[in-house]
Amino acid sequence: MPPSKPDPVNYAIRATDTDRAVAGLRAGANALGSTITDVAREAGVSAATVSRILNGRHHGDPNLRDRVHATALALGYVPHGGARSLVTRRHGAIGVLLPNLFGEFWVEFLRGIDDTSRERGIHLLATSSHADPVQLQNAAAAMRGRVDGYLIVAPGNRADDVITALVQQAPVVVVGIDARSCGAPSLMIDNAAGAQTVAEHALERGFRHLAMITGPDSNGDAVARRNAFRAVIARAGEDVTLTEFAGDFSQDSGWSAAHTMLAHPRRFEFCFACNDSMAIGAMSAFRDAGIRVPENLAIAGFDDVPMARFLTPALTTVHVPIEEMGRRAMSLLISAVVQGSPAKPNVELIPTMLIARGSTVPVAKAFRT
Amino acid sequence: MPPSKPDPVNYAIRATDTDRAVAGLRAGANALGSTITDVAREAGVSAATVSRILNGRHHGDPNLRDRVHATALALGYVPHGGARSLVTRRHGAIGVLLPNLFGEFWVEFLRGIDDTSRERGIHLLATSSHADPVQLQNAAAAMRGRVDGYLIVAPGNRADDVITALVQQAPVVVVGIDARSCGAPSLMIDNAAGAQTVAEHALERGFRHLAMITGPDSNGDAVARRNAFRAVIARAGEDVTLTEFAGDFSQDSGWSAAHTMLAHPRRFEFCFACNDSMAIGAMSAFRDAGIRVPENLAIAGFDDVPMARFLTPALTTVHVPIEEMGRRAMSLLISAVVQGSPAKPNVELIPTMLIARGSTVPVAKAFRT
DNA sequence: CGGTCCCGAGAAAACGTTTGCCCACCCCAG
DNA sequence: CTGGGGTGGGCAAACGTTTTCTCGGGACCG
Repeated sequence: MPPSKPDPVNYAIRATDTDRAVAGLRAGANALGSTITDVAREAGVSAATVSRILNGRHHGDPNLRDRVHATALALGYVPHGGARSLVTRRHGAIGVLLPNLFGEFWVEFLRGIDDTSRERGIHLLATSSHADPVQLQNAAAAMRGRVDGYLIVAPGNRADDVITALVQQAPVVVVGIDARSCGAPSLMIDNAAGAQTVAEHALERGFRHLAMITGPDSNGDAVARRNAFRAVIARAGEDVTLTEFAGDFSQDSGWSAAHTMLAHPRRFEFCFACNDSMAIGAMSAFRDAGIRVPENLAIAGFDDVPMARFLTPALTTVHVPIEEMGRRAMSLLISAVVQGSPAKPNVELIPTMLIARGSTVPVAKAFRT
Repeated sequence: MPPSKPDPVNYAIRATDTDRAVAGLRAGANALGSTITDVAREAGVSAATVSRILNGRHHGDPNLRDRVHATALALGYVPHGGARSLVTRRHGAIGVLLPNLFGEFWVEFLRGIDDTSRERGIHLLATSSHADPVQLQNAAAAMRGRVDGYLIVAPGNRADDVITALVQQAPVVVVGIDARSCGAPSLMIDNAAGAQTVAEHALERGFRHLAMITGPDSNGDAVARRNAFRAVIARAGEDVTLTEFAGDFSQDSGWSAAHTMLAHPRRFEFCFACNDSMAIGAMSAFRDAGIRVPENLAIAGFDDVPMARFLTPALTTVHVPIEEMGRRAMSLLISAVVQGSPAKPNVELIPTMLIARGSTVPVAKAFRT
């Protein structure tokens, strides 16, 4: 094993830790776990030396180093995380606070987070279901003293106090709302641009009577999408109408909204659902009601979940690089943790892109595909 | 605050811990975290007493108890998890080892796990992507000394050694394969019964030329479903045929398999995809090729992901109580952890149920909906 | 009234690490 | 040959808990 310099990045679980742990599992030797003292005794050195060697802070006799490494390997020694974090004040873990997790969107996001943290040898302490600030606070509190930083995803709009408090303690990165005022850097989808392109797409293709299924008011993405869509329509001609129906980002709510829409006196030509889940629910309701998409009613979503292209017809939607966003958020947070300083409270805008598919082909051009 | 008895179940984070932590966040007072010694000094007692009171093992002066509780609350004291686990040898966390997470299935499952562990005040240390035993071993090793038990989900078929080794260390619950030989209790979907009902459903409705899109050979569920389906068809009449196409449980693989199927000389009447994701991918491919479902080709899946009922047409599939399975697995594991003894290496079979929807309506009966 | 027992709370040890400090040794130069 | 500087590695303290042991005081019983 070559002499290794201390690695300030992969501080949590170093490659050698894993190697040793694997050997330990294989040997099955020390089910109860051997301690650094055991290794020291066995190798005939002090615990301090073992610690230094195993952490790559040793610059002495290479023979000694090899012997200690070999002994540690043989004994299947793995450092006790608790003891280590007690003295280093580092935990090698990030707390991930997710909202209610439903649908494909969050899986994608999680994958990005998980990949990145695994690369960096950092553990994920995750929990979901934070409808309100109190729950968020509870969850964050429970993680206190166990994590080096917090990744807070799509907190409701009343969570500012919680975030502000959290920032005092440890690095925080927020996804989904602008948390600059809380002192935390934020990652936000460029909802305005995305919703705008959808609106323009609808107008360009000649749709005049538009409907929108909105998301929950407590969700920043939902509000931004709604407002941007509204704004474009407001600037359109007199003959363009927009009617809004309330949803909550779930498939079921899309389904319900579609039914409300069907009972509405106006005959809609285009429906923008503020996320793909609702678009899917709505499409299902329309199908049940004998409405053909896009011939009778065009429909567009937002997010471009993997499922979107597999629908019948394929769903026009706004592509969001979900996994990439997860990666970015996590690496931002890890950098802050490693540097020991809170990240700059910037807002990073994640670009989006309209993907026009079959669900918004205008009547005149409608064709089978 | 009423006198509280020691609670052997919620040992990890007691309700009072959370209360105090929340107060601490709110106060923002001790960003650096106050220790038990601080509380002791402030309240004019010893650290031992504070520990006993906060853990409900105190039976002395109620006034003292109240005073200490108040002090802890005021200081926003939260125990240092590392220090605690150093001495108690408990971590209050479960390691969750997931396979590649794709699609809705795993979100559902995760929700079950997360809910249950949160109820019990236990943290989740999660990681995914364990295609092969080596990765699984690495991940498990990295968690060593940080978790009280392991929840291993759908390990490949070569993971027996890893699991066996892990069982020596801490309680383990396995989902997706029969791990009795490794000494671990298992939860398994009743794949055989499910696939059997699909096959019978197909035959009953008069389909004769059947296709099956199989899952990866490394996945126990996939193999069980395939074999059970084969078995029923083998017992059917001479005029019934079954042709298999390889998939890997992803939507894309379903799409590819469908294309292969289209190039096949035989004209299929019914297609069973071994999970819903592949069914969705295949349906999309058929649509693109101008094949109508179910008029030209019926199709069925397995899992009943939430999306299934929103497809066009709605997908016939085998319902699996995914979230419930997660809950069950986690509470089984937590029981074992709390009792300190490994759970009995039983196999628990999760029942399934065929949900017939529009995608398998026979031609004769085909109607719009 | 005195002795014993019980109970409440404090003192201290232990958990497994890391790291500052210091000593001893080696090597080189004067 | 000897002194000084540099360096390798051991000693011990510290991290924040829990828990055992011990001690002291009060109450009850004789």
